[in-house]
Amino acid sequence: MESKSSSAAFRAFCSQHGLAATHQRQILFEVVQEMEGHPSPEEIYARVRRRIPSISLATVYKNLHLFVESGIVGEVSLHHGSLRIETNRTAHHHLVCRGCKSITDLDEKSFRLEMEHDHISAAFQVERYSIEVVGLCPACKKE
Amino acid sequence: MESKSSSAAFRAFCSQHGLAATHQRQILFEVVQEMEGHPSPEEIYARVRRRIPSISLATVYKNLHLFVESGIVGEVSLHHGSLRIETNRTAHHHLVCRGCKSITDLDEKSFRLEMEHDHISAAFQVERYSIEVVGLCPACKKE
DNA sequence: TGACAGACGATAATAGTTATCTTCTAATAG
DNA sequence: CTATTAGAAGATAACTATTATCGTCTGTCA
Ligand SMILES: [Mn+2]
Ligand SMILES: [Mn+2]
Ligand SMILES: [Zn+2]
Ligand SMILES: [Zn+2]
Repeated sequence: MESKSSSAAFRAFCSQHGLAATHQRQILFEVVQEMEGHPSPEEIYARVRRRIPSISLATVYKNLHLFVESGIVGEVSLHHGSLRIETNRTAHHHLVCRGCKSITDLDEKSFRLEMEHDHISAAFQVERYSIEVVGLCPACKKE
Repeated sequence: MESKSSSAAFRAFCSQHGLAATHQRQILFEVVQEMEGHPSPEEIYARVRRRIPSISLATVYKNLHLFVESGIVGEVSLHHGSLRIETNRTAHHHLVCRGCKSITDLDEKSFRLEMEHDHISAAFQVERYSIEVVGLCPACKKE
């Protein structure tokens, strides 16, 4: 029944997004949901291969993108593909478009942040914090 | 005199960090400081090449890393090399070590954030925000 | 004015990701 | 229960980003 409800959730997900309910897709769906932390595509691929040794890495990437688009999984900060240098050395934050990945500076004074340091291990040496406001820019909104 | 003071700043920077004051390093130093926004290494390389056509991309990368380490430039969110999937769908934030790049979840309730939406163009459709607390984990602190 | 550590350039190697193309299969109309 | 077909999977080539290697060169300092 665990597998039954999980399978039902998967089928619901697929029909909502107009996707075929394939075996590979289902295993990936299950594996991603049972993994903890912030795995890379390679790590997910390694796990899925234990259940479908013949699966292709490309299939994993393609479906992860679909899952991210559908919101069933997220992305730990937006992946820009390459290193981005910050030349503005004043304290500030960012507005990031998840469509075109454009980055806009936001003045620090637009935010008032209170942090309860108690929740962060005293052994961790905090140097700074940054806030990313994520969404869609005007151009990407009308895709 | 502009070049003189900038050159003095560069020399001070190099001696503080035990680096040789080379021509390539100086041009890169200047170019990075006059660029705006959040350029990629390739974009910086293109700019530096206008002044030193023979410079190598590897030199640009090596020096950008040195500049980031020294804090003279920053990084727009930490670069993890690959996409990282977020499997935790509850609202939360992250503690990130700039040494080993480990990512730890932080409960949303550890923060109280007030945003002045007025400062964000109404045309930008905000979907979520995430806070990254950056620093050094215990293991990396004693490098 | 050397000696030499460290910097540079060229380029090979590796990692991450995407594109292409062929084969296969889930969905579904008959 | 077939036959049809759009979309999915697999194999793999291609590409982009980044790092490593290594021979040569040069800034630094005695
Ligand atoms: Mn910025
Ligand atoms: Mn997380
Ligand atoms: Zn956009
Ligand atoms: Zn660390």
